Amino acid sequence: MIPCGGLGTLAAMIDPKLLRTDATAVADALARRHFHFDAARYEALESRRKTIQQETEALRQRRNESAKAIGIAKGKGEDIEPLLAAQKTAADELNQHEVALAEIQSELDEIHFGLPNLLDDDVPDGKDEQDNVEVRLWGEPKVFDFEPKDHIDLGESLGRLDFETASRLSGARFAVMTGSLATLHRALIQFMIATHTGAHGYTEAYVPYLVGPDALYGTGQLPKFGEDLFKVAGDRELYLIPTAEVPVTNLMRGQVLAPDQLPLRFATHTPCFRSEAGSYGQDTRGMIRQHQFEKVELVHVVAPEDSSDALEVLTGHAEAILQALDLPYRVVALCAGDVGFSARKTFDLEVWLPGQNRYREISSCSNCGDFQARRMQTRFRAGPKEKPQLVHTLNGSGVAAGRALIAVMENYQQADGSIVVPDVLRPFMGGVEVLKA
RNA sequence: GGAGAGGUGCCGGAGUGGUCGAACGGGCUUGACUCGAAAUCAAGUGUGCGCGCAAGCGUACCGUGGGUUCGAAUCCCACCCUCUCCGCCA
Repeated sequence: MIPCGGLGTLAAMIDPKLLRTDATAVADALARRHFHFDAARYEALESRRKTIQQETEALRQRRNESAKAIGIAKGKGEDIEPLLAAQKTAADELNQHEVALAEIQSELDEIHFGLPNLLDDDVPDGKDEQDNVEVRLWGEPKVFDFEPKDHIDLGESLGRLDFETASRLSGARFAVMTGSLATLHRALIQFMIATHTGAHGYTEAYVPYLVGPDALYGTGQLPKFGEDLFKVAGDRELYLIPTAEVPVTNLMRGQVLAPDQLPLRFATHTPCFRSEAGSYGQDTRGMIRQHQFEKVELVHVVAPEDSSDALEVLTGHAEAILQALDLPYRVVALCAGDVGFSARKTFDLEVWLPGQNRYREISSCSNCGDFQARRMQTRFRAGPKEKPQLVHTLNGSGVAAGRALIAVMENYQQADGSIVVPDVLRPFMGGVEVLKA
């Protein structure tokens, strides 16, 4: 049984009305993602559900009426034995229907929770990363008059980055940083939070790093992507957050917001924990892909008509960080096959890494539309007489701190292996202006 | 971790097996009164799902999940959360 957090019996992700009225259209739309949705099977299940539900409700109606009659008869002191006998058989029939209904409902829920979000019309077609479309380019890769090193060589020769010790403590995909490099890492986080809460007007949020399954269903990590998560041992079902998107977006779970509360904008720094199952052999060297990394996450909760603009604004806020750090980057629009499960449209920011001689993802900004809101039952009421309607949610990294650190190291390196601290980070560096061995 | 109390609608707060989606009070909305406001009076005021053009009707929901019963907000079990006291602790 899929938990819905007591927020309704039929929490789907795509609009269930659309599914019921036009499953074929949904199947066609999802085909762009190269996702196969068996509309015929769904429609068969759905029509069975409808029949059984109507029968069940009719039986319940009779049961309720009879039970009431029994109560009245008893109150008058009449003999209720014959009534009870009839009720008993009716109850058995009802029970059978309820079991059948629950079965079909859970079968439908499984389908519902497995469907990815519908894409925005302007998401480019394509199969994978190769087909993503560059939207704009900022800055130019710096030309070095020496052979630039990668962050691993730089960090290790500075004596402040240590993968060996980390692996003794925790195995592969962890890092230890010490001294000025650890400070530089923290300075990046401080700078990002300060910028977003200051110039960009975000509210800073501090949130739990361990969350229960309902939160993960809400944002879409569960039920399909459980293998990417670290589940902690203990008597409660808790997971380490893979991104602050999970606790922050779920802040409004189950709420009906007033229109003057929107838009909500949160900036949150948290560590993120990812099992990286299925990425064996990828980025095994260095800090690019770690089980634990720090990230500043931006979350918007907006009225439906505002979400398209909000995605542009949100992406711009992430870009502002890279611009302030003077790091060359490009913005790419993810193609249909590469957009994540919960998103309807996504821009990735890719920063230039001289050590790898290419652009690498440092931020991912997504408009999830009403997809997460429906799962979380987060709504707002446009007016006192209006019905509650689903909000739209957006999230984006603003930006990933670990990868930002790599980018700063590689872009600000000098011939002698030292690293110049970018101007905007100096207020957070306790006087250090250059990282030296 | 130990002991106790409790979780009901926007809020407060009744309700310990039957006609309870839920008394009463407050709030809010609308109407009446008023030049206007206050006060007063009257009506209305949850969400999901199903059927229906609609009005409406039905069904589910009283922390969550199970169970008992012809019938559960009310009884039983488990879990979660809140509060008070003790212990411990950043």
